[in-house]
Order: sequence, then C-alpha cells, then structure tokens
Amino acid sequence: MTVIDLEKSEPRRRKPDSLERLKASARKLFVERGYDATRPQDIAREAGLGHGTFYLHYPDKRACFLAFVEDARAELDAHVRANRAQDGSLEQVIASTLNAIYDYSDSHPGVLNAAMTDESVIDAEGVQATPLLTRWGQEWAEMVRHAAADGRACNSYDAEIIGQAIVGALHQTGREASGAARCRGALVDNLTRFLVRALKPD
Amino acid sequence: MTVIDLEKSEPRRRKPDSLERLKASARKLFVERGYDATRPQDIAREAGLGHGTFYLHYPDKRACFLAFVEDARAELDAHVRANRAQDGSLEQVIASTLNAIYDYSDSHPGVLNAAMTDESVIDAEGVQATPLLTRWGQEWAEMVRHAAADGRACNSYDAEIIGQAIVGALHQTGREASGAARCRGALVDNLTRFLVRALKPD
Amino acid sequence: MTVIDLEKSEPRRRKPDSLERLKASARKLFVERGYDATRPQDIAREAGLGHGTFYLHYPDKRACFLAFVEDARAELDAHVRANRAQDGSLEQVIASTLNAIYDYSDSHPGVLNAAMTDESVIDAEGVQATPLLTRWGQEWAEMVRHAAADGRACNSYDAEIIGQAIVGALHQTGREASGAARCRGALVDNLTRFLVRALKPD
Amino acid sequence: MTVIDLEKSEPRRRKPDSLERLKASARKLFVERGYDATRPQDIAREAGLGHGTFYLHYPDKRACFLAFVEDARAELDAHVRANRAQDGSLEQVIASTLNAIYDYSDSHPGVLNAAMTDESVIDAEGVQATPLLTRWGQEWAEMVRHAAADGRACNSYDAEIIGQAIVGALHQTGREASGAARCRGALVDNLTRFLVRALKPD
DNA sequence: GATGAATGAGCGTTCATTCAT
DNA sequence: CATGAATGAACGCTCATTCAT
Repeated sequence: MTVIDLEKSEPRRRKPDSLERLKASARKLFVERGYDATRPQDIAREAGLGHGTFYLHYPDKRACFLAFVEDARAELDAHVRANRAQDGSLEQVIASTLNAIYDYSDSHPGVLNAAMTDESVIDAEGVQATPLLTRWGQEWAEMVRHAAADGRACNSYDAEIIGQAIVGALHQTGREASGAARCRGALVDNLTRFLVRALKPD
Repeated sequence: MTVIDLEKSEPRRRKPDSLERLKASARKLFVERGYDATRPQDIAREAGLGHGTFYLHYPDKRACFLAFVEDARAELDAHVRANRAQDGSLEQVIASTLNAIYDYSDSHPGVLNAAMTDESVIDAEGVQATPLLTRWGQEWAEMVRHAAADGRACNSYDAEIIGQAIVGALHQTGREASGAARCRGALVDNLTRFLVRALKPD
Repeated sequence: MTVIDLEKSEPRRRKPDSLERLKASARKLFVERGYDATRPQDIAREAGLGHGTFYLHYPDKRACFLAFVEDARAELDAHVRANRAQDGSLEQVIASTLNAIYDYSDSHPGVLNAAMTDESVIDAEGVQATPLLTRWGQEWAEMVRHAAADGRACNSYDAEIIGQAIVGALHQTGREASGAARCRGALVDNLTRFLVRALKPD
Repeated sequence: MTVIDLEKSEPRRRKPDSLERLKASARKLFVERGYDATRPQDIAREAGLGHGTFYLHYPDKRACFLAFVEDARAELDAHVRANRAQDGSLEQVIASTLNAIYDYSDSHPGVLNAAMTDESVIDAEGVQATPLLTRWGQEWAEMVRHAAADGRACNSYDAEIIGQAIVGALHQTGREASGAARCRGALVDNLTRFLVRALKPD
C-alpha cells in the first residue's frame, strides 16, 4: 500500500499554496488584531512569505480584507444552510438557525466579529458592496416573508425592517455575550422565545 | 445700565471657553469625518486655537473622543428621560422611548452614529470603559426588569440578554434605515409592535 | 523543395525571435510610457514572453534601454545618410539633412524623444557611453569641418562647439514644436536660413 | 555704535529658518544627486531637521523641486538683467548676455543643469507650467524681435523658432562643455560670432 | 494658559531582479 | 531556452505628540 507524499507529489512545480497561506494568515491576524493593526507585511511574514508576495495575490490590503469577509460569509452561509430546519415550525427554524450560527461562531472564534468590522474602518472613501450585517438582515427578512406567507408568522410587519432588527439583536447579544461570560444555552433560549413571540401570528 | 459685550470685550481676551470650543469642534469633525480622519490639529484649528492647546485639555485624541461619546450619551439620556412615558403601558413606554431617540437622532444628525464608532477603531490595545451600545442595552434591561416586576412584561426572560437584543435591533434598523430611504414612522411602528409582542406577558 | 513555415511549424515552437519581440515591445513601451514607467515585466508581457526571459537577453533594464537607443540612433543615421545631399552647397546639405531628420521623426513618432531621455534618468550612478545628442553634435562638427575645408563654410569656428550648438538648436526647436503646433515647413526654412547664415564663409 | 545680534535679536520666538535651510539643502542635493536620487528625508537630514519638517514647508517632493527651479530661474534672471548690455549692438547684447549666464553658471555650478531636469522625470502625470528652457527660449525670441524691430537683426525669421534654437544651442554647448574640459572663452567667442552672423541683417 | 514648529515611527505600496522548475 | 512566483530594499508621505517660547 503506497502512501502518497502530499508535500511533493504535485506533477507541476512547487505547489503554489501561497494564496492559501496568505488567506489563513490574514484570517488569523485580522481576528487577533483587527484590520488597522494588521499590516500586509505581517500577513506575509506570518505566512512565511516575503511581503511583496502579498501584492501578487491582492491589489491592496482592503481587497485582502474583503476576501476574508467574503470567505467567512460563505462559510457561515454554508454551515447554516446545512444545519437549520428549513421548513419546520417557526420555533424550529429559529432555534436551529441560531444554534447553527453559534456552532460556527464557537468553532471559529472571533471570525464573525472581525468580518463585521465597520466599513468605515476599511476605507475612508470607496464603497463596500453591502455591509455583512445588512445582507444577513435581508436573509432574515426573506425568512420572515416566507413564514408569513405560510401563515407561520404574523404578516403585518415590514419584513425588511424586522429582518434588520433580528440580525441586530443577534449581533449585539453575541458581542455582549463574549464580553460577559454568558452561556450559549441561555442566549439561544431567550432569543428564540423572544423572536418566536414577536413573530408568531396572532 | 450697561450690558457687557461678551463677544468683543478686549481686556479679557475671550479665552476661558477654549474647552467648549474644542468640544464643539471635535463633535463637528468626528461626525463629519469619523475618528480616524480627524486629527487633533484639525479640531484645534476648527476651534480657532493652536495645536498645542488641544493637549492642555485632553491627554490624547482618544480621551477627546471618549469625552465626545460621553457627552452624546448624556444628552440622549437626558432627552429620552425627559420625553418618554415613564410608567404607562408597555406600548406607551416603548413607543415614546423610540420616538424620543429618533427625535434626538433627527435633531443631531450623525452624532449617535459617530459616538457608536467601534471601540476597536479607537484604540488597538487599551479598553474602552463599556461600549455605548452595551450601556444602553443595560438600561433597556432595567426597563424590561421593571416592566416584568409590574406585570406589564413577561418575566421569564433574562433581562440582560433581552436588553442587549433590543438595543441591537434598534441600532441595526437605524443604520440600515439611513442607507435605504426608510421612513421613521414605519420604523417606529414596526419596532414598537415587534417589541411589545415579544415582551408582553402571556 | 519544401519551404518551412516559420510562423506556424509546430515542432520547433516559433521561439528564436524572442529578442526581436522584446526589442519591438521595448521600443513601443519606452516611447509610450517613458523609461521609468516601463517595467521589464511589461516589456516581456507585451512580447508574449515570461518575465524571466527578459533577463536571458539583457543583463538589466538599463541595457535594454541602451540597446533601444542604439537601434534608434543607427536607424536615424542610416536614414539620414541615405537621404541627405552629401556634397552639394551648404544650404543643400543642411536643408536635406533637416528634412531627413524630420522625415524619420514623423514616421517614427516619439522615438527620438524617448531615445534622448536624459542619462540621469537611466542610472543614478553609472555612465552612459556618450549621450546621443553629444554624438550627433560630433557628427555635425564633422560636417562643419568638412564644409570649412572645402571653403563652403567659415573656417574660424571651433567645429566641436558649433556642432553641439547646431544639434542643441535642432533638439530644442523640435521639442518646443511638438508642444506648440508648429509646422515643419517653417521649422526647416527658419533653421536652414539660420544655420546657413551662421556658417557660410565671409 | 551697537552691533545687532543677528542670531538672537528677533523679538518673537526662535528664528524659523527651517525653510531657508531646507531650500539650501534641497539645492545642494538636487544638484549633486539629481531629482530621483534625492529623498525628502535626505533634504531634511542635510538641513539638520526631522523629515516631517519637510512636509511642513512643501506639500510634496515635486513642489520642493519646482520651488528650487523657480528660485534658480529668478536668480539667473536677475543676474542676467543686471549684467547684460541692454541696448548696445547685437554683438554687445549677445556677448554680455552669454557672459552673464556663464558667470552665474560658474558661480553656481550644476544648478542650471539640475534645474533643467526634464519635466517627465518630475512627474509621470501632471503638468509643469512651462519647461525652463522653453521659457528662456521665449525671452530670446523677445530679444530677437526687439533687435529686428530696431534694424539690428534680420527680420525675416520667426522669432519664436529662433529663440528656441538659440537657447537649445546654449544648453547643449554648455552641457557638452562641462563633460569635455572646454574653456569658457572659446565658448563665448564661438557662440557670439555664430549667433551674430546668423542674426545680423543682410 | 497658549502656541505651532518640530519630530520620527510607522504606514501601504512598487518593482528590478533571482532562481527552482 | 523559458518561466513566473517570490523577494525585500526602498520610496513618498502622515500624524499624534512634545516642548521651547
């Protein structure tokens, strides 16, 4: 039985893994130190690369951060889609979604926080597509509309507003919970009950 | 009877108000440009003072910003306390509080947003006392506890968590509303109904 | 008898012209962007080659530029030698030479300008063989000597000085003419009369 | 009789001579090393100042260079105006002007050369007002027109073209003369005769 | 108290060149 | 011959803070 040498078996050249290494280092440092305190040079050094290499893969620091954000978003998105109860009762949907988010958050500590860094920090001018939180708010709005259409939720709300409210509530409770030593069970329980009562049809 | 011209009386050069002038300039610039893009020098110049004078009144830029934040907090606090229905129905309390907040926000555009600048922006290391949002969350928690004790609100919640959730919901809806062109009436109406349903006793 | 298709014969990959391709690309870019703004990488890419290939043909960027300059010089030289009246009257010689120079300049726009890039731009330390302008001045000096020996020109001048003066006059009038919209006819006419009067024997 | 203490007698503060020191250092370094090889930091260091101080006086390196050029231009201009024969014969005007230029050039070695650094070196984009050489060409054009109007010079020339030709001739002979060890007397003599013959009326 | 000239650590970014493949 | 990922010295510039006046 042969063991394939993962390090050297690539047919062509040395495996150009430098982008992967930069991505990992960027995530690590953006999470640990934040955007401002992380220099492109630090990211490259952490990845064991010269700092010119950073600019082979990203046009500038901002682009690197935005790529990190997008990766985190996609990861969380995949995780949540895979783990939430798509069409159960309102309570099941909410509880399973919250649990999925907290699962991701627990196994990737600090990542969501770092990814939600305010856009104003990233670039004084220019425009970030849509802030992460707002995008997620739109997804919650979709969920609200969906549930209202099915009769599982009150249909007299403006779904956009309520979607943003939900995501804001999650964000702030999460933020505060990481400061205080708050247990996840209580968080999910309280928020689920809160949201279910607020949303359920009369 | 003579009225002393406070603006122009030559003998006492109109100076002792330099802290006030710095405060006003700092608020103006932090709101217009944000923390990073505002230099102590700009604040002093805007106030018609020399750069060094800034450091006579604040040990550093961070302290100046924190003072601005505290002033905004106190102002909003006073405004809300003066204008909300202290002990009416849950709905009255919530609606009047929201309206008071939006009143302040409308008459001091940009101030709350600037004051909520993420702490990570203000200083890479050090620690900001308690983030503004978290403090406001604690006040909402107090309201929740108070209402629950009176039987006006469901008493099975962890008030701290719900307080943070409420303030998070307000923050994010406000933020998003200023981007989209969302009308205040709909915001207050939706949020009030949402919170009242979530909080009211079974 | 078979003629090998140099353009497309697959077996021998159409490579040995890489130096030619680099030369053409280098000229194009040095003319369009100037020395500083042209990177070896750009030249190679423009030629459809890898970056490293550049260094197979030139030791460094400077050498590539110097080769471009030399090619331009040789081209102009050949063109002028082929087109000027070698031994006519002073006026004929001068007028035909000026016309030949302008012909070349018109059909290779920007090339002479780029080739005359100041030596200080090319390398802070090292020494360029002899600046192009000075070499051309020496050729004009030769012409002056020649004409003086034949009695067609005043022989009391230091030919070296006058040669440099002539080439300087041509350069600066050409430079200024491309900025202002000055017509070539007037340029040749004025310069020819100017030089003929200055040079003709008493 | 009192001797005023030039170092300390200023009524207000320490004499803010830092701009003068920067100017002197900038001139020295631009002359010795050229534009590209001179860093703002070097200029400041040479002046005994921190490198931030450079940016107190100039918005950027380019502005510093342009100020150097303008100073050199004004100095030469003043020197030439003070020393040339304004209205003598054509020969007197030309000879005295050339001598004045060479006087300046001898007593400020390298300055004119440095000041004439090609505009393309200073900024890839942007536009320098008018290149120094072209401006001087315009002044010679004025001289030519003036002399032609007085009957001291041939009036069938386009003065603009001839003015540029003259300044080009001076520039290139000067440039080449500093390379070769050419004596100033021969330069002035040859150029004066050359220009006088070219310009004088038939 | 008030001033503003002076400071220099620190930033993000570029590009000529090398060398393992 | 050819490649292009990798390098790191070097650059122009900013800005919070100090201190002699």
